[in-house]
This record gives sequence, C-alpha cells and structure tokens, in this order.
Amino acid sequence: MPQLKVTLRDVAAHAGVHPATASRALSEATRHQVNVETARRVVAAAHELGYEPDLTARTLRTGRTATAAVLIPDLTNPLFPPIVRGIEDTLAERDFTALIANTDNDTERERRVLRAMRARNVDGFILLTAHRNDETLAALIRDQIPVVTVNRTASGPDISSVSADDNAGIAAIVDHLVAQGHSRIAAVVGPRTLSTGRARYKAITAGLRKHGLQLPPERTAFARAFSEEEGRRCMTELLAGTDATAVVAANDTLAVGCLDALRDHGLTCPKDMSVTGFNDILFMDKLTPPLTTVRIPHTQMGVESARILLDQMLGRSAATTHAVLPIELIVRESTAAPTR
Amino acid sequence: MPQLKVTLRDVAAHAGVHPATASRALSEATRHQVNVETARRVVAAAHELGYEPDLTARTLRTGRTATAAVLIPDLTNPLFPPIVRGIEDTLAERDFTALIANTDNDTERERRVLRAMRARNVDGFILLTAHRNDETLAALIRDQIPVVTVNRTASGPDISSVSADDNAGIAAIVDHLVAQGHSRIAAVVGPRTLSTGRARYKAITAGLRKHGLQLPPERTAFARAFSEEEGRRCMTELLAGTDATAVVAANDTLAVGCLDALRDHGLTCPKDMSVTGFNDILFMDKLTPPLTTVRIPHTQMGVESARILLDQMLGRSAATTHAVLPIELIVRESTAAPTR
DNA sequence: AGGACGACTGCAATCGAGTGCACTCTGCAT
DNA sequence: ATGCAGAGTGCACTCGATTGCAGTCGTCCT
Repeated sequence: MPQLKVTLRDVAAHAGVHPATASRALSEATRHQVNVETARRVVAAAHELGYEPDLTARTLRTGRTATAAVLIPDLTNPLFPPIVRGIEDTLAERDFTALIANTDNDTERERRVLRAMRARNVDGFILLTAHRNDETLAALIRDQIPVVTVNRTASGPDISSVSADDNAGIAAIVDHLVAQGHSRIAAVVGPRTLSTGRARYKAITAGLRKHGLQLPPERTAFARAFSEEEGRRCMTELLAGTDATAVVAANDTLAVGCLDALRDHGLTCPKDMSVTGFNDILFMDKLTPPLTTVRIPHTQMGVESARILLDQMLGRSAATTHAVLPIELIVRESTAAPTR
Repeated sequence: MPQLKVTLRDVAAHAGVHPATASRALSEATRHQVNVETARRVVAAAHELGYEPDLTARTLRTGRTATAAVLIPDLTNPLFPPIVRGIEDTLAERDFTALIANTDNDTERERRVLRAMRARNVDGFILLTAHRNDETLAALIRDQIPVVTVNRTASGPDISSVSADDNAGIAAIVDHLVAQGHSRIAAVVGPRTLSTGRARYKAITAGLRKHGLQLPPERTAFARAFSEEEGRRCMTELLAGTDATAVVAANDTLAVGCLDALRDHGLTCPKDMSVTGFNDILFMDKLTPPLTTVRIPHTQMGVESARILLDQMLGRSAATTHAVLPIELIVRESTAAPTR
C-alpha cells in the first residue's frame, strides 16, 4: 500500500542517502553532481515509492510555480476556447499549467483577478483582455513579469504580442465585395477602446480608399460592444439611413446581429444586403446564409503566445516578439453581387 | 514606492510586533487572541504596505491551496464553457481558483492531468469527464479527496453529482414528437460508455414505450462519439434502412451532423424528417432550420457543482448530494408533423 | 612524501506563514 | 503575601524542496 504522501526524505531514506543528494539526483540539471550509481538508486527508489515532488514546496524555495495566468474577457465567447486550448496544450508540454480567469472587460474585476494571480506567484501572464492604456498591463511591465498579449495589442511596442493580420483580413473582405460589384459599402465598427475595433476600422477606410471608395458617416455604425444585440442595433440604424448594398461587420458576433436585423425587417441576405464577419467562430458555416468571413488561426494564436511566454519564463529569450499570423478569406453565401 | 514583495515580517516590523502576532491579528479566526489595539495597528500596517499573504507559503504550512481542479473533455466543445464559467465565478466568491485541464476522453492524458493536479495540491476536483468505472475517480475517492461529477455521473451513489434531468428532457422530446403525429421515431444514440449516452438511450425507449411505440434496431444508430461527423454518419445509416419520420439525437452536436446528412441527401428538415437535439448549445437557434432541443441550465450546473465542492472542501458538509436540475423543452422549427 | 585537485556527499539555512507551547504581566481572590 | 487565572505575546519549529558551503576521501603529480 503506497504511502499517502511520499516526500523527498522518504526517497532519500529508502535509497540510503541524504535528502540533498536525492534532490540533486532527481533533477536533470544537477544530476551530474551525483555518482551515477547513487543517482540510479535514488531514481529507482523514487519510482518505487511513486514519489511526486511537491510543487508548493518547490515554489516556496525557487520562486517558480510553473503556472501562467490567462486573462480573458469571457470564456463563453466562442472566440476564446480554441485559443485557450492552444495555450494550455503548449504550456503542458513543458509541465506548465494555465490559470484562467474571466474579466468581463470590467476594470474592477481585472484588478481583483490580477491580485489573486500574483498572490499565487504565477510566472507569467497571457492577456486576451488588453485595452489601450491598460492598467493591469502597466503594472506587470513595471514589475518585470513576463507578459504576452493576444488578439488585442496594447500601445507599447515593448510588449510581446500575437495577433492575426487584421489589415490583410479586412482588405481581403473589401476586395472581395468590390470584386462582386459593391461600391456602397457600410461598416459596423467595433468599440474603439479595443485595438481590434480600432485597427479594423482604419483597415476598412484604407481598404475602400484603395478602390477609390469612401466610408461616409451615414454608412458607419459604432457598436458599443462586440455583441449580437449591438450588431442588430447597428444594422437597424444603418437600414434607416443608407443605400448600402453590403455591410462589413467588425466581427462574427456583430455580423450575426446584422443578420438578425435583416430578418426583422423582412430583408434577405445576400439578395438585399451582403454581410461579412471576422474570426470564423464555431458554426458560422451553419448560419442562414453561411457567413462570409475571415478565418484566423485561433489555436495557433494560443500556441504561439504560449511559446513566446515560455521562452520568457524559462529565460530562454527576453526579446520582444510581435507575431502576426496569416488569415484566410472564407467566402460563403452571405455575400453576392448587389441587385440594386 | 512599494516594496516588490511585502512579507509578514515587514508588516510585523512596521507594527512593532512579532511575526506570529501579526499572523494572528490578520486572520479572522485567530484575531481574538490578540489585543484589539495591537490588531488594529497590524491591520493598518498591512494595509499601508499593501501586504498580500503568499499563498504558496500558506499552502505549504496548512496543506490547503484554495484551488479546485476542473477536468473537462474539451474546452472547445460549446457545452462546457458556460459550465466552467459558472464554476469559476462561484469558486471566486470564496477566493478559490479553478485549474482547468482538457482530457480529450483519453485515459492516458487523464492520468497525466491527475498527477499534475495532485502535485499542485488542489483541494478538490470537479469532473465533467467521468466514465463508468472511472480510474481517476476511484483514485480520488480512495484518498478521500472531495469530488463532484457534473453532467456525466458515475456508477457509485456515494459521489456527489450534478446533472440535468435527462429523463424528463428526453420524455419531453418524445411527447412533443408524438403529439405532432410521429409514430416511426428513430434515434441516434450516444456512446454507451458515457452515462449521458446510456441514460438517454434508456430514456428514449422508455418514453416511446409510454406511448405504445418501440425503437427497433433498424431505427437505432450508435454514435461512437458525440461529434458532428458521427451524427452525419449515423443519419446516413438510418436513411438507408428505415422509414422513420423523426430522429431523436442524443445531443445537439449529433443533431447538427444529422442536418448535414439530410442536406447531403437532398432532403429538407422538417418536411422530410424532423430532428431534435439536446443541451441547446450556442447558436442552435441560428441553424437551418433552428433546432428543437432541450435546454439544460449550463451555468447553473457549474454553480451548483462548485457550491457542493466548496461545502466539502471547507468541511461544511460531507454529505453526498445528487442535484438534478430541471430542463426546458425548446420547440423550434426542426420538428413538424410528418408528411408521410 | 606532500600537496593539489576533483568527485561526492552531507550539513544547515532558506523560502513565508502558521501554531503549540511557554513565558510575562496584570488583576483579583484568599 | 501568596496564588491563580487568563489575556497577550514571543520563541522556535514545521511544512518539503533546494542550494551554498564545507567536509571527506581517493588519486595523481612533482
């Protein structure tokens, strides 16, 4: 019957050596300090007793927890699970664990979470929550704690980040619509306090300009959040005052809201209005009509961010990295040539 | 400028007392052992210095981590995020944190995860992964570690569990179909190694029997996983050999696969075949046609399970609880009266 | 022969908080 | 005056693993 809790002393006693020797024998990095035969005995003893080092004790001594905090706005937003999955799997390869917390984009909640994570001595942070001028982020930088931002990027260039190529994505969307014959193109813009909202807004105007087109105010609606309700509201607003034949929504969730609004008004997509999204989250291929959107490599973004963070946490590289991952235009049935 | 790491000794020094006294003054449970005035001074000092106790050190001494492990098959399955969210929020109310890990229903991976979690001294486990005769589960029970199973239940009655009322849900589905005039009803059954697959299978036959109907082999398809591909395969199989007018899928993901298969065969739902799901995961209202399904209280299931686990971890109650939460039939457009 | 060096191993301190035990001191009763 | 209760505080050890330092022993060189 195995002991309830096997400690290093047990292993040492079983192998007939001092705990210090046992410790050295069991760690890859210090094993060379120990006689091969002794090391073999210790390892055998550890195996036999089913020894598993107590990470708490190790942490207290070394200051490392082999844990990274992952801060996301809301896990129930389908954009995030694949990213988190990529992060967790990658961290696990190095025996690191992720501590996940939801912030709901709420500053107060973010502060609470940050404190809780720091009390737990996490070795690094992956932020999917960064807003411009982020207090949390600033605090981490100040204290020299490894950080990587994902999806949203923050102001400073001195923070590692991973993102999808928003510019290329929006450009692809605009090119596609123009190629189909659209010239009066409207936009449902995301919150400009978030880098994604801002960047994609700029990208749309830039993309249109390339084709000699403009984005006048009456064809622009500003969403206060990346939510279906806001998408619906914005589309309704646009329907009232514009003659646009296509709408570029800043993300899929907003696009779903746009489709809702069209249905509310008895209009059909794409006949009366083409609609596009961004991200290609789950089930976008099952909508009516299936949504034309931009696919970003969700899982890969998680993987990349975890890799960069691991490099920093393990001291392998202190270099600031900005990974911009390639996107893919996914043309489905929510876009078609204009009928007006 | 605040010190990088404020320790208990700093607080004690600042208040002019011994660390032991400071410790007692700061803990609710031992504060009465300390002079009120002294305690006030210590608390003031702690506040002033921004003291935050080091949870690692506390854990080493007390054996408690204020952490619970949450084992799920796969975070990217939309069934789980709302449950996890409920768990996290509820744990946070008591300053507990969740450690989430994906197992992919893989026994080997499950073992690895279990070891990692135990090395981290988690105080309890919430399993959304339990299969019948679960090795992981057995190990936890043996070592008297608090466990709650969610969604899937395990064999033993001595383990707390939270689940939705599968029987009532399936019964509601069957009643609904029969009321619409269906009598030849087929089923896409989930994996029988999982309690949900098994329970719903039994519930379907029971539900049909209540109406004097049967579920013959040619109207039964067995899915090897709760996946869209398997749903598609099973539906295809059924289409080949039966005259059923409705299909009850064991969950939404399978139902989505069924819809795929119908489309593949040029059939329309619900005209040619009614289809039902289970769980009412995200976007089931956006499918073509919107899916008739059973809504389970996802978030609430997470909340309940966390509550039960907290009770056990805090030693407030050792009683085994079996919570069965009420469901709701959601009738949409994937079901209609049979045309044959 | 004497010294130097290197390979191993053990000792003891450390990380930060919590807690049993012992001590001091005051106030009150005998 | 002596004793005693009890409040308040400090001392020292504990949790388990890691690591700087010092010691032991054998070997090799001059």
